[in-house]
Amino acid sequence: MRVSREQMAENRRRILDAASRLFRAKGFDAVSVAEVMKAAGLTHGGFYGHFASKDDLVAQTLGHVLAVDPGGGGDLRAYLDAYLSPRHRDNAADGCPTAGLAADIRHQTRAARLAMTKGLRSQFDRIGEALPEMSAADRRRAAIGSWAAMVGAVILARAVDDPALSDEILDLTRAWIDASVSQVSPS
Amino acid sequence: MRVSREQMAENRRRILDAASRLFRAKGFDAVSVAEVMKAAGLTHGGFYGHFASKDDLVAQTLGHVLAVDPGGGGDLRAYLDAYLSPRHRDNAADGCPTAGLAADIRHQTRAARLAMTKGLRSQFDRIGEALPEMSAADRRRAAIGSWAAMVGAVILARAVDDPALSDEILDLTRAWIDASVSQVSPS
DNA sequence: TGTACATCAGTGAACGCGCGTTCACTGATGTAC
DNA sequence: TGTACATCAGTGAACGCGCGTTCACTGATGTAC
Repeated sequence: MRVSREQMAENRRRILDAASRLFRAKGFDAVSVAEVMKAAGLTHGGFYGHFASKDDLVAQTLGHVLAVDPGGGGDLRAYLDAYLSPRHRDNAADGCPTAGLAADIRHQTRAARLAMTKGLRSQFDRIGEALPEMSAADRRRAAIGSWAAMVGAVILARAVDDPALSDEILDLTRAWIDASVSQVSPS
Repeated sequence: MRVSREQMAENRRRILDAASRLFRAKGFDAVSVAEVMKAAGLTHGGFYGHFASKDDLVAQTLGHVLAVDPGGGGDLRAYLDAYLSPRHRDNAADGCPTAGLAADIRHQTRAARLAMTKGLRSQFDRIGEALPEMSAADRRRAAIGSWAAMVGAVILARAVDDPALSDEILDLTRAWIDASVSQVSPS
């Protein structure tokens, strides 16, 4: 049953949204094409009318999800608090795609790595702009260092089996970044 | 053909060593049981004489590889240099199991997560001991923050497609940790 | 605007393949005498 | 110490299953007149 061009465009968007959530929750390998299509309200056979392959879906999903501004609007302290929170740790499906998928990217296609590279560049710039007054060199160093620590902390907090240790990783990493950033130019 | 008890113990060690390298290089899902056994010089049928399942192999491999002290011997500066180096980034098979596997752990069994939890606790203690003079609270905060940044930086450096950006992530994260650690008590 | 027909997005059965796992068998090891 | 036999680590063919992908078909959409 053919659908209208508008419906087809919306279906495509729904496939990407479903894939984005499922990939973040379970990882690229653990999610099947049929599972994505079912979550989008379609059957698996129609998949290849939208994408050339599962690898193509992975790359396009990354481009789709990394294009969205994560919000925070320049308030670094609030962004840190939300990012390094139990809520973010426990909701990978709705969470940061970098924390959920970056480690998997090195086993994916070049197109997927290119999408991640572009997303990371933007993120470094965004964090740099949200930083307090400091030199351009200090700003870039703090942006990259903070982002590495934030992504690493969420990954470690999700890997750990002990809730107390997991909370501690989030809390102390936040305090450490806080101290490191504000010492250059105290708020 | 039955083998001696010593030979069987060595075979088991070789399976764990092969699995450890292959998992770090390619991830848990992308490595098959047959591939591990072949790399250990055996055939796949013998696998279940050593392990109950592939999940069991994953958990035991983590226990095996995380029990090894990564070296560095208390010299944090040298450890940082080696850890955040292109050589480490480009050799995941021989590299840090946390950087290579931590993000995958959350999709594995409880036994695997327990092994990673234990490994992380040791690592936090080791880094804490290598830190310069500071209070116990500052020491723990710096150990956890530094480790999150180190693991995050290697993961991001491996995900990125542009060698210049990848090098920059390693270099600036190292400089950032360096500044953050030595400011509390300059060397 | 209304009609007739070509187009093509989506359906669901089917395919080939690689995976984890099982099992009958082999032959060297370990042991009882 | 030497011999006869039971044990069992490793072999390789075979299994069932889920995956990515293909394809003949359907029927609503879009278009030509």
